[in-house]
Amino acid sequence: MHTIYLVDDEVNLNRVLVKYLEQEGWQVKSFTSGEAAASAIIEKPDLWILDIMLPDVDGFQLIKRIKAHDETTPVIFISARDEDIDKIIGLEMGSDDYIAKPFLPRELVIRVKKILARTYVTPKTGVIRYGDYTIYPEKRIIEENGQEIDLTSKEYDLLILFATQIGTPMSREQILISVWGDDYFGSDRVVDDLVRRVRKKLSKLELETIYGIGYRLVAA
Amino acid sequence: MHTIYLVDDEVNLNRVLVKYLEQEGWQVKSFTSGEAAASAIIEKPDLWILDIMLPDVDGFQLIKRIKAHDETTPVIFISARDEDIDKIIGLEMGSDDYIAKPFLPRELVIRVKKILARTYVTPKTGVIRYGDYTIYPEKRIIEENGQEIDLTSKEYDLLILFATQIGTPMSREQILISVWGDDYFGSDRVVDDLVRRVRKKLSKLELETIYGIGYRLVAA
DNA sequence: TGATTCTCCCATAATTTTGCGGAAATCCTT
DNA sequence: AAGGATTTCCGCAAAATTATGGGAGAATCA
Repeated sequence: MHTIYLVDDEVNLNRVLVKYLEQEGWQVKSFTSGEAAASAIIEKPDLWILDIMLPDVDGFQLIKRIKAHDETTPVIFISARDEDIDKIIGLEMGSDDYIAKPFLPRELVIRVKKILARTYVTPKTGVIRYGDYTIYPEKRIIEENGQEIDLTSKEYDLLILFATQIGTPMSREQILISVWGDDYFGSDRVVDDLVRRVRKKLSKLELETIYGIGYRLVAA
Repeated sequence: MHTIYLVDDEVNLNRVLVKYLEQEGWQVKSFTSGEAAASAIIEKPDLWILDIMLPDVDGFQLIKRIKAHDETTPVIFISARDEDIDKIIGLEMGSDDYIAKPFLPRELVIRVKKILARTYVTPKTGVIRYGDYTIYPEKRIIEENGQEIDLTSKEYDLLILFATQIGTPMSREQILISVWGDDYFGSDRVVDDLVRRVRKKLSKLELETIYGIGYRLVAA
C-alpha cells in the first residue's frame, strides 16, 4: 500500500482530496502548512502532492527539500496561478506532474495512479527490501543483513513472484504458471514443496498459507 | 440494466436526452424539478445527471442529499454558467464529472458510459469501506481500524457478495450459487451457518435477516 | 562418470474448514 | 397470546486442504 502526503492550506479541498485518495486504498496524510510538511519529509512517503501557494514555506522550497532528501520521490504540483504553472513547466523543478486549479478530484487520482505505476511497476530495476532481507531481482540474489543466501532457480522465481506482489494471495494455479510456465502438467502439490523449501531457507519470510486459496507474502 | 435519473427543467432538452440515454438500453427517469427528484433519491438509481439551475432545489443541494444517502452514487453535472462550472470543479461537490451547455447528447452518453464502466467494472480494484472496516477485495483482506481480521475463504466470499451489493436482499438460493457454486446440493441451512460465523467475526457488520427472504447488508 | 543437488511425487499426519442434527430463540400471523 | 414457521445457536463429526518425511528420478557440475 502506498503512502501519499498532501500539502494544501485550503482545508475544504484538502479534506475532499484526502477522501478521494483514501478511496483508492492509499494511506494519506495531509498538511495545511509547509512547515508541518517539511518536518515529515523524513517519513519518506511514496508520493507528495504540493500546493505551491502556502502561507509559510512554499511548494518550490518544499520540493527542493524533498528531492534533496530522496531524489526519486515523485511530486505532483497543484496550483491556481498561471505564472506558477509556467514556472513549473519552464524550470526544472523536478516535479513529476502538475495540475491546475480548478480540477476534478478524480483527475488528480488518475495522475497519481500514473505516477505510482511508473515508479513502482518496475521493481525489477531496484532492490526490494523485506525486513532483514534485501533482494536484487536482476542479480537473482537475496541477502540477509549482507549475508547472501543460496536459492535454487525455482526458489528464486517464487521469491520474486511474492516479493513483487506483497500482500496479494496467489493461487497454486497462478504460481504454477508463473514459476513452471503454462505448459506444466504435473500436480499442484509441487507448489507446496517449493513453498516449504523457501520457508526453510528464508525463515523470516512470512509466507502465509490461505486455506482453500493459496499462499500470500505478508507485509513485513 | 442501469437506471439513470435525469434532472433538468428545460423540457425539450430533457426529452431529447432521455431518448438518447434510453437508446443505450438504460432505464431512464426524468424530473423537471429538484423537489420531485429529491423524493426519488431513495430509489437509488445507478447514476444521476443534474442540471444546476433548477427552479426550486438546485443541483448543489441535490448532490448533497444524494451523496448523503449513498456516498458512492455517481453524479454528472450539466450547466451553462461558467461560475457554476468553477464551483463544481473546485469545491468539494463530489461530482464525478460535469459537462457544459451546450453539448451534444452523444457527448453525455459517452461520459455516462465511462462512469458506469468505472463504477461497475472495477469494483475489484478499489477498496470498500464499511464503517470501521476496510475491505481489499483483491487481497482478500478485511481490516478493522487497521487491524486485520481472519476470515475463511467462504466467509470472505460471503462478505464480498454483500459488500458489493450493499442494501440488496439476497436469497439463500443466490447466496448458495454465489458462494458454493450452482453444483451444490446440500441444505440451505449452511447459509445460515456461514452468516452466523461472519456476524461473529465482524460484529459491526449489519447483516440483517429478512424473514422468509434471506439476508441483507444494511448500509453503514 | 560419479557425486551432488534439485525436483517431483507419494503416503501419512496434522490442521482447518465445513456440514449437519437438534434444541433454543425469534419472528410472524391469527 | 398461542402456534407454526423460520432462524439462530451449539458442538461434534466429516470432509477438505495442507504440511511433512522420505525416496526415486532428473539435472548439474566437476
